[in-house]
Amino acid sequence: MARKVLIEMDALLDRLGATFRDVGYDGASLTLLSEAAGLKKASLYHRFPGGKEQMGLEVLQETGRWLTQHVLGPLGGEGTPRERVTAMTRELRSFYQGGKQACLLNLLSSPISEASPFKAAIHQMFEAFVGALTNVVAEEGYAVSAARDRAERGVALIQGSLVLARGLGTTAPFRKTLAALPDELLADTQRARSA
Amino acid sequence: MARKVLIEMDALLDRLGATFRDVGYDGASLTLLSEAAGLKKASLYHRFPGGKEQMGLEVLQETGRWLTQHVLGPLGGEGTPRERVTAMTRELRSFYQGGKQACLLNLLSSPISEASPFKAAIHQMFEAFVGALTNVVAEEGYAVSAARDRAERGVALIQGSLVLARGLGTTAPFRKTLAALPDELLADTQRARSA
DNA sequence: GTCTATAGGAAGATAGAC
DNA sequence: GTCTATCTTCCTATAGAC
Repeated sequence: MARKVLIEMDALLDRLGATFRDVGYDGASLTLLSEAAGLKKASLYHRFPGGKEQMGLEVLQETGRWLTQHVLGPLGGEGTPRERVTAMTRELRSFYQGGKQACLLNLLSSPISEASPFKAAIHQMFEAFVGALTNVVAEEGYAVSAARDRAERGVALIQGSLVLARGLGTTAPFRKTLAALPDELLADTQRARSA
Repeated sequence: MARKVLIEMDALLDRLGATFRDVGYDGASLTLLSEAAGLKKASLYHRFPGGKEQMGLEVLQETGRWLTQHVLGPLGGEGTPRERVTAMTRELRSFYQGGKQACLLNLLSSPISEASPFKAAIHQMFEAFVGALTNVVAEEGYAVSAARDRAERGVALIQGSLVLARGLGTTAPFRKTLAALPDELLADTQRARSA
């Protein structure tokens, strides 16, 4: 039945994605991916004739669907801007396992080569994320250009705190960043209060 | 003469480091490193008997020396806190080529494995950077814990804006972040003004 | 659709001449 | 100290049985 195949593909992409996030794209050998998937190499090639590159692309697409459903959707949904941003931070916290998990968009963009097959997809996802945040911030009354700056800063804080968390060996920076994110994005008194 | 050897080692580490930053640690094959260095593989192994891992470690140490000299030094030097932070942003802008160059500390910490030979060095450098920023912010009158939070946010903004810049394909986020960094770290009215 | 077995090549690393 | 030539291992990818 078609449904069974779809479900298995979801689980498969989850496991492959986890491997990419753990060891990076270059570090993810077919042997590692095969073990994580619970399928032999030849079976992986049956599912992904394009090999490792296709696995990376489909994992990226799956991440895009997750982003749309769990982040972009709620951000454009019901509730006040602050409620929606707070709901988003909960999704991000669980997605990145509280900061233990690296971001695929960071890992896959490391080889920044102009010819990278991932470049377009990564660009699109960052743009969509920044765009959705811009809209929420603008709803709070900020001019669009100021809202866009805040949105970019918010995404940079998320990505950077994940990097810093790995570097310092503690998830605290990521968790603090998520907690502060609603104020970072929406408040104009955040600085005075935290000082 | 000893001096000549030292100079050549500096240039060598620069070229190897540029390769690591361009394509990542895993992506940097001995062939690529050899071409970048202008030395055949066997000659690289003569200089670095520990192979690629030793190259990574020594490049990291060289980066640490650069950090100490160009960032930590000025941050603890003459002038007002704002002047020192601004001087630091100039160094970072040129070091990362305005945002075109990725950060070694991000790329080398991708395989976050507990056993990574780079983990300790990376941790040390992030800690030193955050510590120096904390001191400068504290000098401006903030409590140490608040200063530490701001310092961590500053480092996260730098790292995250580099990631975002690569993802969006424009250096604008990084340049904007550097321009805003003195206020991000030191001002308590930044939010109200930029809104 | 999954497997065993293997091809073909690139990876990291070394031996030994100069 | 640098080179050419080579070794071994691991990689991506495929062939073909079941």
